[in-house]
Amino acid sequence: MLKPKTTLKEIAKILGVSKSTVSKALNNSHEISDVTKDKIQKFAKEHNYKANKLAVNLKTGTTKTIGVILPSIQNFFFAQVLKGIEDVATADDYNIITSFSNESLSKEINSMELLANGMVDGFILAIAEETQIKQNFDHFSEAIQDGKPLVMFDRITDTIDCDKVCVNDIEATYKATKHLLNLKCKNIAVVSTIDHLSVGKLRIEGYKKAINEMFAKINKDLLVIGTTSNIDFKIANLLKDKTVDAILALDEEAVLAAYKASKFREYNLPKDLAIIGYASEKMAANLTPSLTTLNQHGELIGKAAVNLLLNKLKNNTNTSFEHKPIDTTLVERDSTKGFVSKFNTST
Amino acid sequence: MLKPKTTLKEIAKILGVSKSTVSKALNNSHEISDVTKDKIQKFAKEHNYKANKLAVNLKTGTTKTIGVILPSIQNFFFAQVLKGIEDVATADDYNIITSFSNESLSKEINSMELLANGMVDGFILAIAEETQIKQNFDHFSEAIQDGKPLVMFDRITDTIDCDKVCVNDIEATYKATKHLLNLKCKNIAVVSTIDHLSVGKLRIEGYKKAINEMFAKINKDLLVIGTTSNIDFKIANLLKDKTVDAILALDEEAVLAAYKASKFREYNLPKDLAIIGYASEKMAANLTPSLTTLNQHGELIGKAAVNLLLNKLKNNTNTSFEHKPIDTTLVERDSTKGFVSKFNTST
DNA sequence: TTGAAAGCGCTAACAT
DNA sequence: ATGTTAGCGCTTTCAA
Repeated sequence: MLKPKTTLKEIAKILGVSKSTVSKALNNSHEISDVTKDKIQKFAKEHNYKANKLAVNLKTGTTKTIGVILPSIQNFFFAQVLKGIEDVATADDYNIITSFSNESLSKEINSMELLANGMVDGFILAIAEETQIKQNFDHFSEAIQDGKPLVMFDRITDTIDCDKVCVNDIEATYKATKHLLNLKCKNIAVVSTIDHLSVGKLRIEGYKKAINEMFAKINKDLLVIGTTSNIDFKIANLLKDKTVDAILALDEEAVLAAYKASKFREYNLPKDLAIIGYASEKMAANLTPSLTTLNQHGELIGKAAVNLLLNKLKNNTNTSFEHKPIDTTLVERDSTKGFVSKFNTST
Repeated sequence: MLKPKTTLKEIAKILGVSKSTVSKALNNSHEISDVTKDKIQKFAKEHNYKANKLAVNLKTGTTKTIGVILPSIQNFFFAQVLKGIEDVATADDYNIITSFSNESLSKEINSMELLANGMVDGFILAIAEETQIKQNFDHFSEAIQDGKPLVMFDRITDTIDCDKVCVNDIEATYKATKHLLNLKCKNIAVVSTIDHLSVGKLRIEGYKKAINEMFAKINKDLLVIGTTSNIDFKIANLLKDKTVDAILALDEEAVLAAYKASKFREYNLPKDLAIIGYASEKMAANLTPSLTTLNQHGELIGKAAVNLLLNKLKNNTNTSFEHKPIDTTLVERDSTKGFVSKFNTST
């Protein structure tokens, strides 16, 4: 528009030197004398010269930029992961470009294509919901084929051979369910709106594993799987006859629905019902009663993911893929603290 | 790494035509016969050819990409704005690259430099906290100088001449305070952890304006300005002698602190204290009691911002700058619904 | 309808 | 220590 950007060529002409001298001087090459370097660097600074990134990247074939593709921006967990990614990447002088798939396959493909052709050196991503449902992973293999290494986290697939960082989801809900069992809960329901996601399925498995260790069989009525629009109704139904004494909620939607329904059914929280769930720490702390959560340590996951990617980027002879698990922690709050089930016959 | 990307040149050689023919064919130029076009396009598809974005952008000098720089990812409002931006931009075939300043001046400068030199055609941003405190806006004027139009939203500054989209903050808190006044509240406190931000100051002004219309002077004790670390304590102190019958909380931190402190001081909510505040709709709906909020319509703000930017991008003779206000809506919930102040002497 | 050639802004191997 | 040159992958005049 206004003033066209200063270029190497212009500086060279004005200063009466060659383009390459300017380039080398600005990159602090030892080939250039200090006098010329000083002169050129000073001039560049004064004229606010900035190298054109496109040209540099095109020439060098590397961008020192990582593309991060997240399914959703309205999600505390992903935000935490991004924070972890940024911290490590920035420390290593890598830049981050973030793009959101909004849980849509076509937007995910789009984002990858936008970034794959020159903009980034590699990807870190969690698979979009629609992609997981349709099981269409071609864009991932293409990226890898094109020499862009890829690290998946949280929402992963076995179909693609690449580095992966994930939560040990089975272990997490197993631990949570055990915790409720230790509280002498007899009828532990599990509620979820994410059963179409890989993580959703794994979390159910952990629940089942713990229940199976205690009881002869799983009571199907205690498995409440719904969608954002019908979960409120389904949980209200579950709580109708007040036999349920604990709920394990597998996602934030389900958590909020559980609170709402228990209020609606006039459960007295936390006395009548213990709840453990997945939610942001902020939300968990401010619910009434505050919620005992499974903290996934998003930042750690992000950091682990970048480290795997940087490793591949810097050392591309490395062809083996890692599958790195990050443990989940149970953070106890009022929704379970000191809970005693009314069905507890022992004490 | 593995298979180097297919290039125009290769296709040309294999198909025995010239580079320019391939280029034109792939861009569906009318100069090329249908037969050759078909042949080339088919071949390109089969070999999964994707034009190198860097090269195209370098050559054409335009990227059809907008850089969005947000102060924080852990913020519902910004997430909403981003959603609005994406919707409109995508519909117009523009891509979005998002970067986060984490409220830091240096990261903001960094992000702009990363993107300014070739990666994007223009910017949409909200100014980082540190930038607003230090009042260092040189990177913004530089971007504009370099021909990258810029649209600011929410966190803006008068110092820079550019398109702006903002909430009418004074009007919003004026309206909220009036609402509390109409509920016959006598001692309305305002609590904030964002007084160093432009929006924080404006919100206080709206409060003062409404109070001044009703009372002779502002009671300084009712102005509680703090930081994330001390706001809990300050509000607890404010509520010590139970004279306060309403709180206007200017940000989500302040909202949560107000709830915590009122619980600590054994206020019976919502009977003893009316609260209006800024918070995500999700958080507001799930607090106990649910919170009456000032909804800023982030998506609308995002949409307005892109429209202004696209306008400049497509029509660069347009040199006048717009300052577009978006109204805030009061969404009434339990924290004020049916509230009657104990100081109400009329009924 | 097709192709040759220049050039976007930069880097780097190879002279000088 | 400095300059010449080629070329990254593409688009786009201009000529054929």
